[in-house]
Amino acid sequence: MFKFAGYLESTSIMINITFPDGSVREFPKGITPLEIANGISPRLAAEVLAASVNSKVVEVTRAINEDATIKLHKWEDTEAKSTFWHSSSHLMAEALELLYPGIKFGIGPSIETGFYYDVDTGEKSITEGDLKKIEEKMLELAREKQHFVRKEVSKDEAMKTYTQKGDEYKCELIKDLEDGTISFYTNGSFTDLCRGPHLADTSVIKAVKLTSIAGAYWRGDEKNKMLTRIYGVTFPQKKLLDEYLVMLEEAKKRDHRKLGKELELFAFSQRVGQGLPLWLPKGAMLRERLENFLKKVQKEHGYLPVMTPHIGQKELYVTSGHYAKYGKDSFQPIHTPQEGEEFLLKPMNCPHHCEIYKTKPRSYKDMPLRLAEFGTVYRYEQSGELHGLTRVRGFTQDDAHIFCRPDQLKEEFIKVIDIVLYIFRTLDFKDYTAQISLRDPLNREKYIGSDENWEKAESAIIEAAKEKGLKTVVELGEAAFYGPKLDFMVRDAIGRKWQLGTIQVDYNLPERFELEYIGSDDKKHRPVMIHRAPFGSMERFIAVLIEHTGGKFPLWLSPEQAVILPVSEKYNDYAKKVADFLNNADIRASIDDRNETIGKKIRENELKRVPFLLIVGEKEAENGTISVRKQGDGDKGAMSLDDFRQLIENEIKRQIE
RNA sequence: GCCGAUGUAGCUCAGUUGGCCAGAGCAGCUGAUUUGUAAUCAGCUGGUCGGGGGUUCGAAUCCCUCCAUCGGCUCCA
Repeated sequence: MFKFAGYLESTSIMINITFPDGSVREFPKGITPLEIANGISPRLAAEVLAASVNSKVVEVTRAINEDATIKLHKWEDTEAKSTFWHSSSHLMAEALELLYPGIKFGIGPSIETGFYYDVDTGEKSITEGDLKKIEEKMLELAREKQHFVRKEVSKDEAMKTYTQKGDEYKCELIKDLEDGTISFYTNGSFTDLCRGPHLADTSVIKAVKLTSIAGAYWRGDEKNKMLTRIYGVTFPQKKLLDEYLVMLEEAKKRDHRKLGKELELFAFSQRVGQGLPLWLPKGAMLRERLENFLKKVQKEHGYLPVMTPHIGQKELYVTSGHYAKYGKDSFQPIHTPQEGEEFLLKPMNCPHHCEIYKTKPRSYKDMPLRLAEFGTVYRYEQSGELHGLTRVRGFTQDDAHIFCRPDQLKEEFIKVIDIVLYIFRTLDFKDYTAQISLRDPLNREKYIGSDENWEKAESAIIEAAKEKGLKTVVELGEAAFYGPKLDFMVRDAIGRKWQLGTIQVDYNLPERFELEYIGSDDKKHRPVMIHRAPFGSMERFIAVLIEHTGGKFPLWLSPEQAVILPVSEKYNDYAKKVADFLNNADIRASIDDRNETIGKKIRENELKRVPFLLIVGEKEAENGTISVRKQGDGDKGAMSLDDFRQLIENEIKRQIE
């Protein structure tokens, strides 16, 4: 039961608090979430880190002065974590100010995992070697049980404080704030401009790890000064930190750059150039299978294959508008012996496909026209942005352009969504986000095309996504410069988000290329164009697939489906017979006939993630069988060749519907 | 491109108060062994210590510069 006798005596005004289960209780006005928690159980009170009052996250010590709904947040809730980490950034700031007097502060928010603070250290610099010292200071301060004290201040007062302190970054932030909404929070000796909320005090912060240090432009603008960003993460128990660090280590083992090398899928060469992947035989086979898989799906969906060259005249991209937008930041034009000729490495396939559209007059009956090409493109990405296979300078898009009538747009768009979802389902990608990328409403000059067309395109995407029941997030300012997009984002091993599939509506290129079709009214009309790439690019898709599977690809994709291991050289002949049988049955199998012990051959082929190891020795040769060992699953016993072929076929059938 | 860190054999890594011809394991090669479900043994080969420049009697080690990689930032048609 609740015991609030003290409050009942001191005030006669009561308020109604509604709990998440719908129950309503009366409390004295001015009660805090912490007191409410304590009334339920002291143990709960000890674990509550933040509270949502009327859906707004506040500190547990904030008085509630009116009827409200309440939800108490423990560590498991994201609201608690963000409060915890945000408070930790203040704690780090305090430590920094003590260790580096005169340091200036930018912003210090919580992020998905942990927090950071951007600081200007002036003449001095902070390096990775200093992080340990800062961590220790933070823990020392945390143990002081510093309370986070909120103070509302006027804009003038806030400005005065930071002008005196000489912190121009905070002054700049205050300039953009509205008077009456400004608050300071103080913990220990450190006071920060902050909206809150925070923990009640610092004592719950038991484990600290400053994870990295990096440069970051002030306010995210390349033209501004670069501040030092210190990333960290904190936990209420040491054990949680240890678990987190172990998880990070595990994730690093799945890094596609590491596995790509170990499994001999792809490589890079300084001499070839950075960001230009070299596909090794096993990687090429894997990629070829994926391409064939999609080609089959596309054929079923009425796509027509086309092929276009790797370069195009500069004029082509001037027409498309890409040259004006990206020309200077691209690979520069190729000049030929003939004067005045300029060619660009193609940075996208659409202009070429537009020219294919134009090769003959089109009728409304021909629509939609779906032109597909695995088109290799080259983009001069800035050197610091290159990253394994996920961000490269030469890559192959599983590209297609759908030219359709305006009345077909939504239906076509939905059909593309179906293809993307089919691929994700087949490859077991469950954790993806569908992101609708629209224009930045404040910055419309970044985009080309009429408002009318943009609105049509944006609503077509929103409606199509809704009709497919996709759970979407809308991002303003993420659209391409010629049109809005629906992007499918998937995470890599350590949680970084990458765009894979993309579907884009474009009214622009049809205009620039003056594409037309003759309608049923015998008049000329302009088609709409859909750009789409369900994988995104072969490179990035395979990178994410590697991390997703940890290199254990589904059987149908595995470069090597089975390796035959003769127990000794005496059984090489039988192994050869087995290999012939399997290869005739379209099963990718090879023989490991090295002069090594069977144990070693098993170990190495397991590490290569071969799905099936087939051990053959005296028994098998006599009975015409194989001993099957499934990757990660140990010995499955002897089996006839035919049964094994059936097993593989069934497994593949199960994987590709 | 910007900030910071890193770069030693095919791979993973030792080697810093600057000092004998730069080491190990794995891989590779040669030989022995003919193996029954996650590493058989022995020998050998292999490195302009990322490239270039400098300081020094002497540089993997110190300094400068370029390149690449990694973590971020910015960017991503």
